[in-house]
Amino acid sequence: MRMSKMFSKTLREAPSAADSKGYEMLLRAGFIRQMGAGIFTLLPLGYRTNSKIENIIREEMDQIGGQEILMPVVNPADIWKETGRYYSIDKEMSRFNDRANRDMVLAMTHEEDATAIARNEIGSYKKLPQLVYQIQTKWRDDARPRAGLIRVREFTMKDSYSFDRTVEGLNEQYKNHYASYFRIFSKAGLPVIVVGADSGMMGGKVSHEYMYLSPIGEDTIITCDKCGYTSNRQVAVFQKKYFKEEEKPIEKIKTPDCKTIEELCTFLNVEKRQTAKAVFMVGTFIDDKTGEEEEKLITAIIRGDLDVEENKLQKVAKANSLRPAHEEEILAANMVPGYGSAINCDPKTIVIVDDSVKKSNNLVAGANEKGYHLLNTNFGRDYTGKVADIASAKDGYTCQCGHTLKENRGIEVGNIFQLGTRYSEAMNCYFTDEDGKNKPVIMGSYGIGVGRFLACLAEEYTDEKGLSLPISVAPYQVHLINLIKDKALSEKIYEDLSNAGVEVLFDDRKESPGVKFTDADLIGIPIRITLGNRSVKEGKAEVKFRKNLDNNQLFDLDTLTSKILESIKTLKQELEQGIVNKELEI
RNA sequence: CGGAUAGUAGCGCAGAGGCUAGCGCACUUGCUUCGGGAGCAAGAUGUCGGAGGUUCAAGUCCUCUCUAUCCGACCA
Repeated sequence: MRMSKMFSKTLREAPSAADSKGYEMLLRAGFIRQMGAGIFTLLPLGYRTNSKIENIIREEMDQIGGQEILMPVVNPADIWKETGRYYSIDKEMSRFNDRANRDMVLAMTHEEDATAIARNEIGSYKKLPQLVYQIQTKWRDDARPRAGLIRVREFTMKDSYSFDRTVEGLNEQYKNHYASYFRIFSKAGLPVIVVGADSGMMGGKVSHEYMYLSPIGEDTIITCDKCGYTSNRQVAVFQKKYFKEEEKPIEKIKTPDCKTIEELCTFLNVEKRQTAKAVFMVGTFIDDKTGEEEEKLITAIIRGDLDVEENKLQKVAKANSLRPAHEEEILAANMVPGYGSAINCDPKTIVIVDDSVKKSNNLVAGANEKGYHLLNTNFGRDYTGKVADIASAKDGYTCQCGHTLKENRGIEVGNIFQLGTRYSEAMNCYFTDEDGKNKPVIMGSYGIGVGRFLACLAEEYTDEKGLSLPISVAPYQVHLINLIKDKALSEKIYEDLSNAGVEVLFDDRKESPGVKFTDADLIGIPIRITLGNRSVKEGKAEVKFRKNLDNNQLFDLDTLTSKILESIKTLKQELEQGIVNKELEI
């Protein structure tokens, strides 16, 4: 490609919206442009990198037996009504009516499509197992897109769907993806860790997320250096300390101006762990069949030294969504904000109690009366509710192995879910087994956000001068900079390299050397050839690697092409050495 | 969806009632230059986000609206 003919341009200054280094460089180097909130165009350079990422994914998916298909973005709403997600998913899914006034949706994922196809194609156990995948556009009307390509509304996703006869078969496909994803990310040079995760709206059981660790990430990851435990905070577990003593009789005491746990502890001179706090949320419950919504008050009781993990709470309560309760709603259920507890509350309230409270006793709790608390409250004796772990894991907490947990920020670039029969049963996707019986197909779904992958690579491979993507995903392999008058020579070198199959970005512009060098730094093609008077006179060209600009090598012009081919090979080999082969142990 | 901020040239920004709206970079042409964002000269570029209003006069003040960004809620 000749830079004199290139569609995009580079920017000297970063657009003001660029708030991360990677995003800034993607904009400045001319990889991407924004069209609207969470909507982007990939320019030629960005699209080439995007395609390379996609091809790495294809290679690996084919390797584990995937067959590529393409499902539609526009879906009839009917299939989404079958699984109930038409009702349970809120505004994030865009809906519209076609000219015949049929309900339509823009697919935000393709479990429904995949199942709808599979139920017609798969009738017999002889057809199983199957694995299909696609690389396709998704639209999710996120309320708050941010950080460039990290969190967008329209994006490309690789999604695969497995269909199996048995749970063992599903495990096999799941393990294949688990290992395959590590190879995919490492082939592109992106370091990731895998964490145990919540399956969210997918509704499955087992699930893992692939995380690129970065301070700009929106997920919090809890890890243990000793036993290797890694988990998204949403589901992370930890060791709680319990303090059991002899039960004492309940006692009401005056506690003026003690609305927070801190104030209460100071006033009574007790530790936080000797208190029980009440957190009031309102859960929305949606009927999958009818789409009817119902709101219920949820009272979460947790020990004062811990915080509620809302995601855990939502799951235990089986709510579709949660929001903080309003004061009136709490009062209506016979509880008093600031002095709340589940004691003598409205029986319609869903009470969920963290196991820390059950296993401790004589806790100070609200008396549901302004200015009063109760000493020595005990779960089981004074109130009841559903017991579960709803506590949020934090930095410094104790891992179940006894070591200290750490927290980090991460960006989710991939996820794998064991769906089981949730979709096949809801959508009547059954096969006839060897024994003549009809059984639901067992499914899994697996995703990689391609654009987010690109954004993470940009974060990882950026220095103060620009991008420096690995050779497997860089838009071109070689950047040829011509600084000499002799056009014939540079043209010949460009031709030779191209004919040898090298992907060359050729700077043939009438620009000053400084402009050419800065643009080359910015775009960050891995290998740079400079043709300048100094070296050409000696029959040589200068060659530098973008990742180490201080190291300048001189290659003979006669053998330049073959030497460059070697350099490409070397860079590829270095990357291959970094390929992660990791198996899931179930 | 709540809170905050901002919309003026391709990008970054100035102009805060006054007459023809400006600066840097980018862009065009010419000459010179040619190893780390060159110099000189000449030029082109705007419905000042949109609608309505106040005023002799609005980029500037008011109202509404749209859009974007950030924080939060939310999110695979």
